[in-house]
Amino acid sequence: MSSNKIKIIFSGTPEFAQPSLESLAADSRFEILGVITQPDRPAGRGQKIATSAIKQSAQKLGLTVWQPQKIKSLAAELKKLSPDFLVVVAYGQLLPREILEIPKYGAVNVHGSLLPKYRGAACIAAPILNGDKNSGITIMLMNAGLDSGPILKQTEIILDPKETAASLHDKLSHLGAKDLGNTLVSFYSGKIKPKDQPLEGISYFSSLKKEVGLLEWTKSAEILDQEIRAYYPWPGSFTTWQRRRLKITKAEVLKETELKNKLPGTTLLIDKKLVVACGQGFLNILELQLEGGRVLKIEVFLDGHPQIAHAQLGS
RNA sequence: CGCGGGGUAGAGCAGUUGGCAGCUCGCCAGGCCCAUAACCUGGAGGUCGUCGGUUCGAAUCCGACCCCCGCAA
Repeated sequence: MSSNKIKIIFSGTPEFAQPSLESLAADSRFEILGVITQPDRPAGRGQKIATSAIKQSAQKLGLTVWQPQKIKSLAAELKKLSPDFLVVVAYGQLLPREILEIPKYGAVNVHGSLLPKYRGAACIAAPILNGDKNSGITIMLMNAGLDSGPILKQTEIILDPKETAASLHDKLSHLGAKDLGNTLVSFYSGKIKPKDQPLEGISYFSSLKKEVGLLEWTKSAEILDQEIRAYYPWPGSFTTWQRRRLKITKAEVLKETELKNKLPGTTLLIDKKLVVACGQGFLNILELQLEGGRVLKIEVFLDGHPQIAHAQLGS
């Protein structure tokens, strides 16, 4: 029926990929032949079987869903569909050459950084952690390497000083979705020439480990602030208080610092603010969550836990 | 059956040898003050998650269920 539409197989897993899938599905220039996503797995509290965000979207859109343990097993089936593009957005597995070679025009990836900077899975946390002023989206052709293929389109955005991984994730996922359709069409019609990534400025940022969320109060307030924003909401930043895990979800560097340096991790109550001494400077805690409890704004937390105003965190 | 913490006033938390239900904040009223988010006085507001059991008597002990959350994935 739609023989003049560009035929796409979509591959992705988490929420980050949803805007891309949904915008392609809503775009009459494309026909989505099916969606590949990670298998349903036990996840979360209680180990209930969870379906990926993309599977949910695909089902809502009435699209065919494949969930292979190994994507190679789909090779023959995909080949028969003779897709023009394989579009990959955060699928979660490396794709073998055998699969990448199936689509007639190539496999296209949406990546959340300005490549070649921040190749790898933690491309959203990386710029915040490094205090960068900008980041962006790269749409590229995939090759056998890790995020190393030729660039089709790149769009930069300026980071907000209070940017968190959550807010940047949201911005980039929509930016990628917005660029994707036109980029595919332009490349399809020969208007874009892929450019090889520069050899200068390559960096890698592989997926975050849980331990990075531990706040080391001997670091400077500025660094800790960047960590808290980069790791929000996952894996989160935490310290300990009265032998319980205390997550810090929101904080800022205390600007007026006529305070004398104290032992890192010491808390003070100043002007109804909860302030923690760091290796250099002070951090003003705005929002936190004690193990077992909800996330609370600091003034509410203090109503029930006034003792935290004179404590030693992380010990 | 992955491990664990928790559901008490609008919010956040105390409260197990079972015996009149408390604290901080907020809210209402009054007072102080040039004034105030500050301070003082008084007040309203609770089926103690739900259902059942034990007991003279249950927030508290027992059982089932619902909901929230941390870890781990």
